[in-house]
Amino acid sequence: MGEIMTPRILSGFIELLPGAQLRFDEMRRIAEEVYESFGFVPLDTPAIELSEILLAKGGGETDKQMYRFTKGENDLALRFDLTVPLARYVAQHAGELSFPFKRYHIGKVYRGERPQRGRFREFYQADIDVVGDGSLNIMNDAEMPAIIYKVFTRWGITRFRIRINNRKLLGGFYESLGLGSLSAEIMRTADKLEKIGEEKVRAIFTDDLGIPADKADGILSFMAHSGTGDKTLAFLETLRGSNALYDEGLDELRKVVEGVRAFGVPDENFAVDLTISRGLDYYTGTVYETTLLDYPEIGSPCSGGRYDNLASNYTERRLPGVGISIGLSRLYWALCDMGLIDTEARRSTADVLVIPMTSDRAAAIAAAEAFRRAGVRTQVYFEEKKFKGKMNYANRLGVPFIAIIGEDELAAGEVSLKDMRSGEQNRMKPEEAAKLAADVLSAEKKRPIVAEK
RNA sequence: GUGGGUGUGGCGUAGUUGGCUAACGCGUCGGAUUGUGGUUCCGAAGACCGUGGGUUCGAGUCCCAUCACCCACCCCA
Repeated sequence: MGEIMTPRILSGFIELLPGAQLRFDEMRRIAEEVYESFGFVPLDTPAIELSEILLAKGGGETDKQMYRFTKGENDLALRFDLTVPLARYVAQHAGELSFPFKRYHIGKVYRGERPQRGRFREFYQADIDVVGDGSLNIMNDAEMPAIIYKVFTRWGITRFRIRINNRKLLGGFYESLGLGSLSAEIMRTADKLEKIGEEKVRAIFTDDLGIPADKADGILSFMAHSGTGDKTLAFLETLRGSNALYDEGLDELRKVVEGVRAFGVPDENFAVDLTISRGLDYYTGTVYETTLLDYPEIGSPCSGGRYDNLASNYTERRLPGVGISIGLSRLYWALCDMGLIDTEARRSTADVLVIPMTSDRAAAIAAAEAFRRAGVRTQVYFEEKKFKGKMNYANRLGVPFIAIIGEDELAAGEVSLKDMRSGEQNRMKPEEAAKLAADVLSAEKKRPIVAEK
């Protein structure tokens, strides 16, 4: 035998213990259900692709943070996000897909950056995108927040706000100030407003970007009009006519706000925020960011936007799209860190643990099958342990029921079904026990995964 | 990539101005009259104090190097 080495995983990577993994997977499953309820189809693409494909966009940061390696002659890389693979996929299969193409993709992505608290090198994103052929109706932009609203509330999160903005509106506004060439820098700086404060942002505007003081103040007071839909829209209307791009952006933003409301998202869960712009990359219209109201420090757990031409690197076809991505791993991590997720209660999928007290195992196996036929997830305890050890195991797993089969039960062809929470215990036929357990379990209200305080 | 901090059993910590067999909690395992639990009590296993070198009669405690991890910046989920 070789020498024993310390078991460990790479920094920035995570794995969960059973209780935590179960909660994570429940969150994932809910996201999938909601996504599918809006007609999105699942997609799974390779984690590894040719570097050439994944780097087609050619961006500084992406280049630096991409996990890249060679295998034989091939220059390969791990996907950095799920959007670029989608672009490739849509371009490659455009002839076989029906547009608008709605797909969701929950998968791991990889970023070789320095790990930090709540930031990982391998993490899950839960993306949805709608891709059109030639054009894509603006109502799709309004549907995105509605979907996110449903996912979050079904998880048990209600104290959040989806913030919406439009880059045409911003770009047009800066153009009207004669600052069109600085548009990208201004957006990037304004994005930090919440984090570093108005003073510093103003200083960067005037000192670093050379923007005249009056215009810097103009930008800041413009952005200060962020807020609930109607008020902000009313303000934005006062600037209509100053710039064609601005007007176009305003029209879009208005339709999105009205649409989001039509989808039933409450006013407290969304707002127009004129500071957000979402990095520099492909977004060209609507942009989204989400804030957990009680924990703004964790950043946006869900963001996205509209892009005019998703797959321009891979096809001549013009494929506009809109999408949004939940940073599932980081959000989950943050919720656990804040103590909002109980990772201890259930550490098994089993609803029933069958405990044979005699050497007979056949009756236990048969009883377990009876439970399973009733749709109850069931495990048989096969090990030779004292009763206390068996009970302990049941407790540790957090199973709601145990079914004991001792000599008496065996002779009578029955089991003793015990509700571990109430302590109540009754002897009956396995089929009856299965039905009883199934009834109790299905009557129980599903508790949300996240318990907000 | 740039700057700062930390490094003691599986986890969280204690370890006085360097001094005898490195302590504690949690967890793990075993036991407390052989079919009823998460409590309590008792007991056990488990660390060459990240690694290498140096100073010293003597270092977990000082110095250097190295590695790892953490935090901030960058960027973002």
